[in-house]
Amino acid sequence: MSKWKELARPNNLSILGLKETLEGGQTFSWCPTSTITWIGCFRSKVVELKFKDGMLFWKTPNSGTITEEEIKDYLWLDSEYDGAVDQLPWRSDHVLAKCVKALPGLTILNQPLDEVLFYFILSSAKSIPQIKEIGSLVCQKWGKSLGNNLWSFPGWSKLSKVSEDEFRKLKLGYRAKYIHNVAQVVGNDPYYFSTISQLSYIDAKSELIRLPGVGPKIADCALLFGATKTEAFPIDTWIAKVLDSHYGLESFTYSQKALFARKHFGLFCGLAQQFLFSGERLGLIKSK
DNA sequence: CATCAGGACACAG
DNA sequence: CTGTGTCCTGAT
Repeated sequence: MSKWKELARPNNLSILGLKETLEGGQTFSWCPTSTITWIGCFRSKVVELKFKDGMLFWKTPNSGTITEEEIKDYLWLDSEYDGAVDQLPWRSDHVLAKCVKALPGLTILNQPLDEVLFYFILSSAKSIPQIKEIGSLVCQKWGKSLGNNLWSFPGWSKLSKVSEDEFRKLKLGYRAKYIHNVAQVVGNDPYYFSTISQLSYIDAKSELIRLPGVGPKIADCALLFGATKTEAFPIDTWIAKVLDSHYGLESFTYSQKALFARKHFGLFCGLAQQFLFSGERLGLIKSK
């Protein structure tokens, strides 16, 4: 049994911020194992995290090859994060300020793009537990077991050999066709995702939207959570509600809201989105 | 038993 | 380019 290792953190982190980062809907690969510990995986590696006495600890259950640097990169635990938070307009925006204050250390994870795209295609009209469930069914069937009741994402190449009907049997519903068709496009292109990641936000988004089942919202989620494009501002029904009630955008169309968000929240608007999303989800900001 | 989700798409205006 | 009905499935 390996021992917990301390993960250096330059500033304050909170249990709620960490919890929301891991359970708040940007990743579906983590499970709480107690009130202060989580187990999850990324890039086919299993990691456990523990938050105690203001410090973050980590370990790998089955002597994995993961390094501290990889975990810090994944969790966005560096000084750039503090600068990003500081650049958000919390000084003049009381709604955002309330969320930022209540959720110290809430970050945007740096996840693998292929896996993020997969999960967010599944996310359409589904709740977080449902997305976890159907995603896990696919990983259990075509991914490899990582122990601890976790399975790796099989990869699009493997999924390209699976029929739409087999996905439907795993309760994907109309998303089965999307997954199957996307797999036909990207499954045999080993450079698809690395190419997307290198494009500008605008170019990457218009490229992703060409995929069946990928609209502006899912493309933004993929780019924000899977390609570190913090200019992405996913607008789902929750965020739309926040913009309506707290920013007076009831009469705005979808694209007008998107424009407003980028202008108001700035270069790191994706991070602002995550704060507002969690704040709304947790009832930290009361709706009118 | 009917309605509606953390969306996209096809089709109409 | 903006506004609706439909698509699977499960929760309410």
